[in-house]
Amino acid sequence: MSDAGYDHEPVERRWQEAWDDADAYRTSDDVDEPTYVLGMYPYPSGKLHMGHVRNYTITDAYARYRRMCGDEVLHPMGWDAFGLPAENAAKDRDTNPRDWTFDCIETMREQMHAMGFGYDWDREIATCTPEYYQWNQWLFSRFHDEGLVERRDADVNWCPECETVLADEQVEGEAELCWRCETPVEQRELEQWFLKITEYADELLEAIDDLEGWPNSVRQMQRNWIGRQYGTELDFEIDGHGAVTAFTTRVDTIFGATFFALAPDHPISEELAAADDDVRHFIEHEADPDGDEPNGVETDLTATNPVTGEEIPVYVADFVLSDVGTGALMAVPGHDERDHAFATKMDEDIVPVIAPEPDDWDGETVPDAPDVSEQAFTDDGVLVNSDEYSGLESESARERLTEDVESAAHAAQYQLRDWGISRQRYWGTPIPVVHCHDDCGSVVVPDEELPVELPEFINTTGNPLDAAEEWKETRCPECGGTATRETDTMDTFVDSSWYFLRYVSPDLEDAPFDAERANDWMPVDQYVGGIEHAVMHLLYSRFFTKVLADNEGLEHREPFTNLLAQGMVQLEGEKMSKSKGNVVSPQRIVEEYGADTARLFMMQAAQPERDFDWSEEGVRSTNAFLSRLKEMVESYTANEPDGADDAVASYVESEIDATIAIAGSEYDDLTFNRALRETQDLVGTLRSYADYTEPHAETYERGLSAVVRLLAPVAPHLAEELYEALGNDGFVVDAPWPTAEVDRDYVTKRRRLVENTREDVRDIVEVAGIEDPKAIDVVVAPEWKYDALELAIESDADNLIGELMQNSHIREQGDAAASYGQDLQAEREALSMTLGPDEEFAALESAAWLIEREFDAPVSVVRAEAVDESVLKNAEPGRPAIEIED
RNA sequence: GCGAGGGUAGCCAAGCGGUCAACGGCGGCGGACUCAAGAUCCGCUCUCGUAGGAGUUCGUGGGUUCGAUUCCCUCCCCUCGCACCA
Repeated sequence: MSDAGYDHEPVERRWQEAWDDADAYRTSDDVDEPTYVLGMYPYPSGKLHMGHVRNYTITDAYARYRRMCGDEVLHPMGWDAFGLPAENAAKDRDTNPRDWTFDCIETMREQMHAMGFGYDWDREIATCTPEYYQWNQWLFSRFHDEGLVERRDADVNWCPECETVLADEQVEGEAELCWRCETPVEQRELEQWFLKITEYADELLEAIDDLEGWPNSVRQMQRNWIGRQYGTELDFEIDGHGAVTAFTTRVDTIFGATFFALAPDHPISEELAAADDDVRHFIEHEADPDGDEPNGVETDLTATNPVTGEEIPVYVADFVLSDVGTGALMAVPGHDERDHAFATKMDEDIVPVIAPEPDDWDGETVPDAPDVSEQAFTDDGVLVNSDEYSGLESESARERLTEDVESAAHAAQYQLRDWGISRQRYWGTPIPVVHCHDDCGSVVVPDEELPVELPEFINTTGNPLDAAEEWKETRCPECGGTATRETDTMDTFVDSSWYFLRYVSPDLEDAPFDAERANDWMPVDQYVGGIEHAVMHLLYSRFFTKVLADNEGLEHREPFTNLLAQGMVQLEGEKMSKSKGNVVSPQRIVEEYGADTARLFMMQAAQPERDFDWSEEGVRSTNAFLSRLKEMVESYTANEPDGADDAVASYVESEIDATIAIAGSEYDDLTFNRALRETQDLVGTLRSYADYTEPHAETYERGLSAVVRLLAPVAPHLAEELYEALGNDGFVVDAPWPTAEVDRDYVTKRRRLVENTREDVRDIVEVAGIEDPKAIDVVVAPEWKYDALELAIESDADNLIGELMQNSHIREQGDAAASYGQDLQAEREALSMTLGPDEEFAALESAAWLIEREFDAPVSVVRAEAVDESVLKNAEPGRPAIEIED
């Protein structure tokens, strides 16, 4: 046989056309509760890469599997079509983002088609069309109605290269680089539009616990990102400036607060800077919030500790961040490492007020204070030097103090910030707002004037919308006077926060989605995509879903029931990337080996969530596997065999059942690699069968038919071809998933028996140096041993042998019974039930051909009654005696 | 530093209380087929062993258990995420 491979091109083309002609992947609007399988829609960058291929092969295989199981399936595809690269590409190529984007979409759609992905293209969406983005605008308006939109000055991350604002999530690493172009990010203050995701922080956090179909890593990343912390807010009086609120998680340490610190951009700091040169100098020249060193400057002010009444110095310090807590903190150098470092530097007092709880603590005695001069003690413990609170544990002291101090209240802090959606770019959804030249301020464009369409692209350095003078000029919807359009567009994560709802009713003209159908069809049952979206996209989508549930009649509060974060496709352990030049082009693979090979190779290479290495060798062997399978089916149909329904056939029959049972449950778990391994093993069994003897046609065909259907989700084109060759009408896409009644426990035991027996024979032949076995007897243990085993497992008697001997049919065995009883006693705790004697006999009988074939000697499987005593002593349940004649 | 996930035979990689010396793949070795090579098929691949045996293994050191690769603790190392977070 050669490895030249089959001619995949006509096969794949033929079935792609057939599916198109039959509209095979259309999901009708009137189906009830389809299984919704979704891959994260791609940014149309030009060509599919291996990551896409893997992502969409996973969803496609799962969608096809569920469909064959009888589900209605919704499996749509669309385009995350807005975004900066299109703008850059348009400039480079002297075209415009729209044309460039649609070119890319066309190319990628064709590539997806060539991969054989079964999408309902009638539901295709592209976010850059007014038909789509008008609903971004409409939703913006609804969010606005609900008070979830805010315009405010904000310090923003500004990428000078992209000339745009970046979300915190789009700024990468310590060096703060732009996620797209890796330019160092700068800070700017701009008026920005925000969506108030923080209003949903608690629910977004708490509901994570119930997302059981999500990977823990993603759940944890979201928890960290939201970063809720409980503590206490309380006021420190600063003369001349009134009460200043500080947030602390350790109010129990308040007796140790020896100074107070303000962020450089805290309002009081800014006030001080106006009058105090030192402070101004510090803020303008020395403060370095990114540095490791805590820097600060002492002010003339003092703050009053609300508990002790003590006056403590006030600093302006750069390690205090205005967006953490309240931007003001009480510093407790004895119990906080950073405060400790700063106090040491500034020579402030360091007072211990918490002692480690002594091991034998009675709960009352006030322990000795620890030495904190060199190092802060940061754990909870027992309060010391704290007046009437001394002797309390940290936990209860926090409660008491929060209650006792007048200005104190429990408070929660979040790391999550409101979502700044403004982008100073062209290729995005225009924020539907006009700025009135009179007194109406910023006015949201009324629904009936939506969409606010993008004007023609203008090639300019800044924001092309700023340059679109005619477009900018408009009228105020409120007073009718002159007004200017908002020139910011929306972050593209707005588009992707609800696109999964649009697929439900992609052409709906009066709402973003059909609420009734969405309530039937949502949530997405299986969502698949890259781990890079663990926080942003997945958190924003959850946020949108909750807002829509609260205000637009959506009956689901979470968009994605099960989430799979697929692993990377690597080359020699490294992520494939254009910049490294280590990419394998899917196009080339499809041309050379075909889509089925590419898909099958990827799905069998590893579990979907794991990274794996691309291997040309692996691709070739996958291709060879498909070729051989094709030949097998063809030679079967060309010349139907005429073998008997004998023991060998029954072995094959039970292997078919086993494979079906295992592969099915592996498909359920999306562990395609295991399902496919089983399937390939069955192909091996079928081939051995046909090599060994003239197969029983019905059995052999059942096996081939099972293999074809088990492969159909992953290698759909060839599966169609072979399904047809086997004489079936209709598509394999619509074929019923094969079924078999076996339990995996039984299969495991049977396979283990057969495998162990074969290995034992090999061992004996090898160790005994038998050159050429003449005959092999495999002797099943006598029935009484199975009974004894069962008794031994059930019994809890101390004297097992005594118990066994109470059974006359065992006692009758005399020494043999005593001896086996001793064996059982020795392994008492580890015993487990094997197959019964008849099942073992049948299993061995049907597998005997494998041994015959291997050793080229006749094998007889015999029952215990047929042999004599001396042979039987080696036979046990699960382990037949073996006699080899040489 | 905090959090999550990992460390298994030459390599990749399953298993997650007992048929585990540990699935599977790659690489290597031997055999069949072939004039030969390739492909394919059948074995072997921790050590010792002339009838299925024995011994030492699953990052380190402890512990729980009749029994641990599997459970608990200590430490070391890797990967990812977050981090001057009050």
